[in-house]
Amino acid sequence: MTPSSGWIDHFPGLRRLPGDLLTTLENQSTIISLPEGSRIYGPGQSPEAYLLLLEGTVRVQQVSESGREIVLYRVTDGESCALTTACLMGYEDYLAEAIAETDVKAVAIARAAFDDLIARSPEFRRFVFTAFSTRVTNLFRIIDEVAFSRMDIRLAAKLMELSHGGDTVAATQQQLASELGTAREVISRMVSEFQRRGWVSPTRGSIAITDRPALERLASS
Amino acid sequence: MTPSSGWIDHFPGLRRLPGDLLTTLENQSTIISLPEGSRIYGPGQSPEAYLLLLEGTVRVQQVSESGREIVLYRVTDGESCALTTACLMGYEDYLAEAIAETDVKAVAIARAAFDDLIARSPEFRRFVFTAFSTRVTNLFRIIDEVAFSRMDIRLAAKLMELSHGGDTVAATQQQLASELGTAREVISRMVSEFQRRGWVSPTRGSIAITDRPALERLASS
DNA sequence: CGCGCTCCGTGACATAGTCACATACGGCGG
DNA sequence: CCGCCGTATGTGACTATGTCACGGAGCGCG
Repeated sequence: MTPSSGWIDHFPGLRRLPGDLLTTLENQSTIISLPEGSRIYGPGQSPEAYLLLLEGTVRVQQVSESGREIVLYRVTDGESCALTTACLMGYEDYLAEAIAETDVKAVAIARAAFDDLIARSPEFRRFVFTAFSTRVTNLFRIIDEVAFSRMDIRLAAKLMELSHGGDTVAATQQQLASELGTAREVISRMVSEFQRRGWVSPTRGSIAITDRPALERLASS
Repeated sequence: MTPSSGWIDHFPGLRRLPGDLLTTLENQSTIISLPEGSRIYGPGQSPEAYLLLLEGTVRVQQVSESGREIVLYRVTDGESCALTTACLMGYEDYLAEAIAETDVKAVAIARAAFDDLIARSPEFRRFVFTAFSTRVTNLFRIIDEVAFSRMDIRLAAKLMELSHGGDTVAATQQQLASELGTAREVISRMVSEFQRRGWVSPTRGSIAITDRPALERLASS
């Protein structure tokens, strides 16, 4: 049964699993596809499987009562929904929601199989805990930024992050506001200011970066 | 070897461990005492054991570059340093620091023993993951509050929390500011306003609560 | 071309954070 | 009891951010 076995290679942390566990993993998991925009988990929508992303990205965000949003983290190919899994194992309700940002292909490991793997493999434990650790560290960083950092600095950093090294960011100002947990108007004013300084050149629905070094400098100050 | 075995009773989640694992747990763990004010973990001070609190409380907080602080959560007796452990297992550096708020007595389980217990006991896994889950859910709530909630509401809620049902909160305004990740001046003005409304009666270093229902109402609005 | 839907810009105001400094309280040595 | 000193608190002025209520601009489509 090796036709489906290719996916393990997407996860360096899993390559060192002993052979019998690899077999178990492949037998006990299924590959699923989700269309862009689908809601994978959400409040009252308890996760039933541990997901490992093969393709696409998943955005995990929180929506406040007033309707404002903030992005907590993204899961991309080669990563796992570790925090979701914690809540899965802990049987606690999830306050955040996970949305497929693109079409997504993922490996789903059912709860029982996940538990079994945790029990049997130190490597798998290491894999899961490392993922967990990374996310939590990141959450700490977000709390720090939201509480103490200036919004212009956060916006500059977010533009750098979302540009992936390219020269445009395809996002509306409302989307940028949701990324940072602020209001659209705030983004509007800051983008204007960045434009006045010649750092960006905004168009409807996207922002072209015209002075990356300046933005980098602001982002890291 | 039952003289030290009493501590298990502090942790309902561990009572259902099979007998042989209880023995392992007791043999592989040590009970430690820490004086008030000690720093248990911190940046660059990687945790080396999984801690279960028997007595006292530990405050986990983050300090920003500018020196401002925010409290992330507290660990009290009967709870575990679950997130710390995630970072312990994941070998990631910790950005936050953990401070003993009172004298603390705790059970320390070394990394290897922790891993062994995770492997051998579904009950222990459940215990650990539930603790994770609770903390992470709480972190999500903090992000939501810091990003979207009004400071007066957060202060009222914090006063309720810190009063533990009593009628005074023994904390300086600077300490309250650190709890909420804001500046002392902001607390000063809000306390004045609460006083003007007859809700509290502040004195140097502590705040007496004179209208709990009013504060509760504000906190939950 | 005109309609309708998003997206964006902006003024006026409210809330929160920063900075600089004044004042008040409480312990302690004289 | 007095004066000193360190800590805690109060306050004004200003900046930064969030809220509300608009208006207008871009774009697809009949």
